[in-house]
Amino acid sequence: MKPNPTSLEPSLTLALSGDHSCGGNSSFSNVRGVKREREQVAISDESNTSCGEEDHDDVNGKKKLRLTKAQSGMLEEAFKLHTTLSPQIQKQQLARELKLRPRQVEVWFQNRRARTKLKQTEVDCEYLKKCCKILTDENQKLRQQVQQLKQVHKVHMPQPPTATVTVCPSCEQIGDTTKHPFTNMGSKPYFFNPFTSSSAAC
DNA sequence: AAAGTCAAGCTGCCGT
DNA sequence: ACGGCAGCTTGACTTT
Repeated sequence: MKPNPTSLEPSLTLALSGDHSCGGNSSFSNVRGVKREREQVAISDESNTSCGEEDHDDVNGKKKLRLTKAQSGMLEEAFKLHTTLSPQIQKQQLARELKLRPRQVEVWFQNRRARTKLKQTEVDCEYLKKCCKILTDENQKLRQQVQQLKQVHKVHMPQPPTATVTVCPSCEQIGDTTKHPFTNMGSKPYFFNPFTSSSAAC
């Protein structure tokens, strides 16, 4: 785990969400901080709903924020309709309805998208595992079939008097002992490998 | 106590 | 320059 350089500053990491909207913590040093700080001011100007809200159980300077079931439910409903908060109005409106800060709504959507993506990745992974197993089984069956066919071929087809006549399995041409590369395969058994099917071609 | 969950912070990238 | 987002991380809180 890579250490976060900014985590060395307690004023940043221990900054409470409630503190921001109440104008308590203004120690942001980067552009983003300025941006957010502006947002907080705007909200506290707009309404003082954030301060002293029951969601922000600000005990002993430790943050504790858990969205209520109602809030989560409404956010889920909004997420079902749209996974992104395209218009600024939507964010503001949701925030007003849920008595949250717009930043909280924004963060909730970001985290929600991350969760969805993670879940989808897990689903995809499982699907690929199943595909892999099916293909492995099928490959095994095909190999067995090839072996069986070879056996049958050995029994019913007597060996030619001259062992120099060979047929390329790809182009079905009779091998030219001087030019055709297939003749270089010698007496090695021929296997069809779907992943390297070109290997035995002319 | 360890593992899991979740809100929120920071950084970097991209589009406008 | 600014806003939005993804990715990663942190820390409080909950569940096992």
